[in-house]
Amino acid sequence: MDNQLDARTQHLFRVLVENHIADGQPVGSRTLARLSELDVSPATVRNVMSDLEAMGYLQSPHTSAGRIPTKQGYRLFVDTLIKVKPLNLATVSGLKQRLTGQVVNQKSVVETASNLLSSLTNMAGVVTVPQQHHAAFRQIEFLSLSDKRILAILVIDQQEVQNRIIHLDREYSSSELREAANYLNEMLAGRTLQEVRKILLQELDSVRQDMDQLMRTAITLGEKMFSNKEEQEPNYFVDGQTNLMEFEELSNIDKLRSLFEAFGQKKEILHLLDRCICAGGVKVFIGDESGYDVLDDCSVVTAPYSINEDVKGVLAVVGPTRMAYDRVIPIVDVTARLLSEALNSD
Amino acid sequence: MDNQLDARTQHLFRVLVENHIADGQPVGSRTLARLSELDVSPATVRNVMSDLEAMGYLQSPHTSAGRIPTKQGYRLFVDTLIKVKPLNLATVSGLKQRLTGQVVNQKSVVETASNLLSSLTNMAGVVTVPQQHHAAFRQIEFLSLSDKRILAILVIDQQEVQNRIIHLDREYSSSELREAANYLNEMLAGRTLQEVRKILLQELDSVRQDMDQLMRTAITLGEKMFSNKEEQEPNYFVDGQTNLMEFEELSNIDKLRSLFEAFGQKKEILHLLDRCICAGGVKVFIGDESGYDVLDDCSVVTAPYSINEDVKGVLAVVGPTRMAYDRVIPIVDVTARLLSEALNSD
DNA sequence: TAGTGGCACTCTGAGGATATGAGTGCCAGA
DNA sequence: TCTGGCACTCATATCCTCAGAGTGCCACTA
Repeated sequence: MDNQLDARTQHLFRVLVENHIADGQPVGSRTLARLSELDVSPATVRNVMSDLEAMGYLQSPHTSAGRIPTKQGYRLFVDTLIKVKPLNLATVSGLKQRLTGQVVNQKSVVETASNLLSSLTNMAGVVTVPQQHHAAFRQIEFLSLSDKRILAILVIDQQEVQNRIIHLDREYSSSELREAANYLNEMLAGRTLQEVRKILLQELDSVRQDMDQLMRTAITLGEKMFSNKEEQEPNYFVDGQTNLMEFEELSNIDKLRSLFEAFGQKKEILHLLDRCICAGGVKVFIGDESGYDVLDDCSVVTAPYSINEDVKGVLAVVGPTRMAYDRVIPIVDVTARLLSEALNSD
Repeated sequence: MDNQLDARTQHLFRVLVENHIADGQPVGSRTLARLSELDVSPATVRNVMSDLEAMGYLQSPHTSAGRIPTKQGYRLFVDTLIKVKPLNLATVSGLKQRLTGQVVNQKSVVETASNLLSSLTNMAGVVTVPQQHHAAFRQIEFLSLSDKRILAILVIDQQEVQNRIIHLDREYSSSELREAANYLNEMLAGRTLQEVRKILLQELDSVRQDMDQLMRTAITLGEKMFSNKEEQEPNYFVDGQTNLMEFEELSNIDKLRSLFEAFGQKKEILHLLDRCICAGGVKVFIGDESGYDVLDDCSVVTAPYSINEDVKGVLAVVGPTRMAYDRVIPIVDVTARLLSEALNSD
């Protein structure tokens, strides 16, 4: 038999996978013959299953159990056989309402999104905080707090606000601060944060003779505001981690622990998600395809979201490899769209 | 035998508890006789143990196992028998360094503290974010973002900054905003946040005829800034939750799950911790003494910390009832002191 | 030649019997 | 009041057996 599967084999394989996903049990030839509604005998099914096993799509936990899909099998299933179940309208509009309901700031919307993902799927929902390299600088202000300490406030994209306390080596008057802010605001208006950082570094590098004190102050302050800014925030929200405790596949406490720790440390997960930020559409990582051991028995379904046409982040559902892909994929897809909408609209 | 224990009984009980804490096994009469170094026979020890069981301090998991302390037993142990092991100086100075090292803002220090607690104890560390009802209002500023949206910035206690975007029903000029801020800054200087809120509500309630437009604007803006502010932030940091997965006492996945969910939802834990905020010193809650079912097999060791003599929050270690109280208590105690110090110093 | 029924074989998991060892409770004696 | 001794209780581990599910293979058939 060629690597191309004939229709009957495909059908049987699909029914097997669907059934295994539904009840978690290995599927035997008799059961599959019945479920397939194909009017073939168990013996025939056995032959087909045997072929599928030889091709690496199925495996048996032991001799006298039925068969279950391999990771490769799940891959085949997801790529070519799956019949996605679209969400019903009520769910979609419910989602929409909860996402666009009260847009206080980006972070809270993102948090809500991870919440929705986890409660809809009963697995873990992850959403990265919007990347701001390409976000537009909008305004910076300085407030004097006490001698040698000022508060810098940065407004980005009309929506997001960040602040930071800066310690200085001398006192600055409030008019000095105001003028520095004005100078920076003029110089940086409309640039992306990435550009802003580059400009500041360049300027700082060449603090020229002909610069007046004001400009130097401004640039020094600006640079302090932007120095190693990315490390200070959590980079994604997770919700529903505890849902993962319910799956027998993950009942091994050590695996579960390292998984939870991966969520907590963020590094690996973030790295994986960053890789999805480029291309559009839903992506599925099955088992160790993600390249991380902790996710060995897990699958990750991801989709990017965008703000004003620019991809800014990723949302994901993490669950056991045996998950209802046909339900999860549209959920992730739709949530990504709605999240984009929610973040665009203002 | 009276409820007062004689010296030998106390000694035996203490050795038993210490031993059970150390290795988790029920302790039998033979073992205890040997460990106690009392030169008594197992039979004698059996009689003593039998008495202790009758008094409710010990229990046996089953007929032919040794005995383990009951919750009441742990309580007795912690209250009267424990010999606390002071921390060695190196640990203390290490702690101090990590806490006072880089004080960026209160939250990051608090986060570090929970981190330290969990890594020193190998259990879960919890630290509440400082309460700010009594914190002093310092400065408020308004920045116009776009028509009908302004950014309000609130500085508290020279250290903490909060901001919030306010949606308005009409446009405000920047001079209007500046004057409103000036007005509020003057009116509210030095008040605690609690007072500030009260004042604003009162004023809003009686927007008098004789008030000029400016004052009304100011009060309206101020009130919007302060309305339901407490709900927007996480109220404590947890670290090392996953450490709890290692204890066999908590290997029941359902218990573990509800415990983790309690950490996530914050309500119950926060309520418990709030109760500790009043009195000084280390407190220990054993098992269900805390009043929450999820903590049934856990103990919580808490201590309040303060800023400038005012108690502002609580730190806690959560672990299994069978924990090394003699180590944990000083850790919590010292960390609380050092955290207070770290937050005071600036 | 693909599909089928039949049969022997394998493996898991449940249930039951048995032995072992840790520990107790109680009693009589010092 | 303490001790040694002895009978008794349980939890745990091991072994055996058996039933059930499922497979693989073979010979037969349309």
